[in-house]
Amino acid sequence: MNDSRPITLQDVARAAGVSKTTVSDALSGRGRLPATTRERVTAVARELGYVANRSARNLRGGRTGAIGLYFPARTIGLEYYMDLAIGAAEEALAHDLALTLVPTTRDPGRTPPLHIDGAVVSDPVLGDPMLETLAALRIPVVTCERDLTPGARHAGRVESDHRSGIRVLLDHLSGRGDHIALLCPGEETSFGLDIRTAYRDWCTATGREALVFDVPFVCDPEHVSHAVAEALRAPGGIDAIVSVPDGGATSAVHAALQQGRHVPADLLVASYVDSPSLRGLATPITAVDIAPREMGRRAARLLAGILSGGIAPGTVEVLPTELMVRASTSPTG
Amino acid sequence: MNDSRPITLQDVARAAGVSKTTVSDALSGRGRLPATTRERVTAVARELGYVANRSARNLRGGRTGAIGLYFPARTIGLEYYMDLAIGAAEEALAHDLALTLVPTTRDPGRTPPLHIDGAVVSDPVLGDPMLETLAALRIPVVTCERDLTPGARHAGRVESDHRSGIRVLLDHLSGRGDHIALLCPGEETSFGLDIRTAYRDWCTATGREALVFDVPFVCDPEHVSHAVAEALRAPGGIDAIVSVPDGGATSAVHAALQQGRHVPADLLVASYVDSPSLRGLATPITAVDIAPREMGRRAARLLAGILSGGIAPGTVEVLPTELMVRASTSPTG
DNA sequence: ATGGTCTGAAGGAACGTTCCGGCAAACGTG
DNA sequence: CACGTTTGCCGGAACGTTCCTTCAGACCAT
Repeated sequence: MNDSRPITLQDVARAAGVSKTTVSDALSGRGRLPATTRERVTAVARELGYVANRSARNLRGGRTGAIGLYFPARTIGLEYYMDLAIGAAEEALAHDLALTLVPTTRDPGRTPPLHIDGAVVSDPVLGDPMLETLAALRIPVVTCERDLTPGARHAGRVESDHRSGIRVLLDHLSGRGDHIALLCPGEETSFGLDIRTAYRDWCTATGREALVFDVPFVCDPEHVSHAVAEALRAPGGIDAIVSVPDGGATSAVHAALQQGRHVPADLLVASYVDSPSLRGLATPITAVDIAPREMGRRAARLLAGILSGGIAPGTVEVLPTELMVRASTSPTG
Repeated sequence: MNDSRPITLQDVARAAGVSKTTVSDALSGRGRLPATTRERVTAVARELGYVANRSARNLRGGRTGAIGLYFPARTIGLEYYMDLAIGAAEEALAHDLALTLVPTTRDPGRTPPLHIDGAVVSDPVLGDPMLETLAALRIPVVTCERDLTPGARHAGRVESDHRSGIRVLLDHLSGRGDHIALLCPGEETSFGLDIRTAYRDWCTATGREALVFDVPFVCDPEHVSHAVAEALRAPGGIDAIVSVPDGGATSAVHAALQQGRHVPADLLVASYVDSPSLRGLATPITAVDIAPREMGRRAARLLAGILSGGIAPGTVEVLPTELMVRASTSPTG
C-alpha cells in the first residue's frame, strides 16, 4: 500500500476501467449512468480511499469552499458564542464547507483578504466596520439576529423569538412577582432592543411599572452588583429580577444575598440567556434556552443553501425558545 | 469598473505588458527580475486590485491553505479556549492560512474528511480519538501543552510553564497562608498533572502537607462548593485556597462566604487560570495569567513555520506565566 | 569576430476537478 | 431495413496558479 501520493480521480478511473469523467459522474450523481456502473465505480473509489481534492474542485467551481464566522470582539468568552461556533462548524462540515474564524480586525480599513464564499455574522452590532467590509466584498451574509443598521440587506437571517421568550418568562414570574426588574444590555443589537421592547409592552399590558436597569452586553459581576443594588432600592420594592446577559445571573444571586435577600425565598431570580453553569448551582437558576448550537447550525445551513442556490436569498428563519424552570423561581424553593 | 469577474494574473500581465510568469515572479519575489520591473508590475497589480486565487495556488502547491483548530468538546465555554482561538486565527491569517474549526466528531470512527495542512490541538486529552485520526491522516500537529499519550510524537508543541507558575503563586501565598488547599482537575492532561506535581513538590520542599481536592476540568459552581466545603473541614484548618480551573474561583469565594469565611480577611483565595471576570469583582481575585491569546498565536505561528519548512519539526516553545496579584490575597484586603 | 556566461523575460506543462460536446452502440419506429 | 432517438461513456478544455525549460540579447574576455 503506497500512500505517498493521494488518490485522484484518474487513479480510480484506471482501477475501475473507466474514464475520469465517468468516475466524477458516478460519485456526484450527475450524468447518464446506469445504477450498476455507478455502484461499481463508487465501490472502487471507496476501496481505494479516494477523497476529492478540494482545491481542484473549488478552482473549477469558482468557490473557496469556506464560510466565515464573525462575532464582535467584546463577545469573547461568552459560552453562547462558543456553542454557536461549534454548531456552525458541524453544519458547515456537513455541507462540505470549512468554517473559518474571522478575527476582529485590529486596525480597521486594512482587512486582510477574506477567502470565503459567505459569512455568518452573529449578533451584528450597530456600526461594526466588518459589516461594511463584507458588503464591499459582496460576500453573502447570514446574520444571527437582526442587523439594526438602517437599510441593511443581507442574504439571510436566523433570529430567536426573544419577544416571545421574555414574555413566557415574565408570565412564569408573574404569579409570585409583582415588581419585576430587568437587567438588560443596550439597544445596539436587536437582542437588547427586542427584549426591552417586549418587556415594556408586557408591563404596559399587565399594568405594571417597567423597571429597566442597564448592564453591558458582556458584563462583569461588578456591573451586575451595581444594577442589583440599584434595583433593590426601587421605590415600590422588587420581588423578582431578570438578568438578561450570559453569565450575569449568578452574580445577581450573589449580589442579592449580600443585600440580605434570599433566592427564591424572598426574591426570584431568573436569567434570560441560559448556560450550563446555571444548572449546576446549589439553587439552579431559571432561564430561557435560546439554543445557541442550533442557532449556529441553522445559520450555517441557511448560508450553505443560499450559496448553492437551493434556498432563496432573503429567507428568514425564527428559532423558538424554551423556558427552563428551575429552583430559583420555584415556589417550594 | 467591471467587477463581475475577479482579476487574474493574466489580467495584470496584459495590463502591464508582460507575461503571467513575470507577474507571478514579481509578486512572489522569486525569479530574476530587476527592481524596476518588479515595482512596475506590483503597482499595476495593486491598481487593478489583484488578489491571488487561493484555490489555484493551493491546487498547484498541493496544500489546502488551512490549518485546523481542535479542542475537546467539554472545554466549550471556557474563556481560555475562546481567546486562544482568536489568537490562532489572527496569526494564521498573518501567514496566509485560514483557521478552520474542527468540531468534535459525534460518532467516532466516521470522521468527515479534514481538508487541512496541519492542526493545532489545544490541551490534548489522554485517549481522545481525534489524536489517532490526525496521526492516521499524517496531518502535522502542534499541541498546546503536552500530549500524555505514551509514545506520542507531534510536529511541535507550545507549553506554558505551569510548574513555575504555580510555584510563584504558592510563594506569594506562603507569607500569610500556611495551609494551602489546591482545587485541581485530574491527570488526563499535562495541565492538571504538572500543577499537581509542582504543588506536591512545593509542599514537600517547604515542609507542608499537600491538600489536593479534585474538581473537574470544566467545573460547575456546585463542584467547587463541595470541594471548598471539604477543604475547610481539613484537620489542620485552611487559610488559603487555590482554585485551578477557569471560572472556578468566583464560586470558591462564594462558597467560602457561605461557610462563614471572609476573603481576604480570614481566607486567601486565588485562581490559577486568570480571566477577565476575575478582575471586575468587588474583591478582585489573584490569578496567574497564562496568556491564552499568545498561546494561540504561538501555536499557529509554529505550525505555519513547520509547514513552510522554516522551523524544524519537533520544536518546543515555552510560554512564561505572570502572577497577577489582586485584593483576594492582599494583606490590606 | 568567436565563444561563453549572465540577465530578463516568456512559453507551456502540470496540479485535479467539472462539464460541454461528441460518438459509438443499442433501441425504437415506420 | 433504414433512420431517428436514446443510452452509456469518453476526450478534452478550462479554472488560475507555479515553476521548469527555453531563448534572445547583452556583456565580457579571448
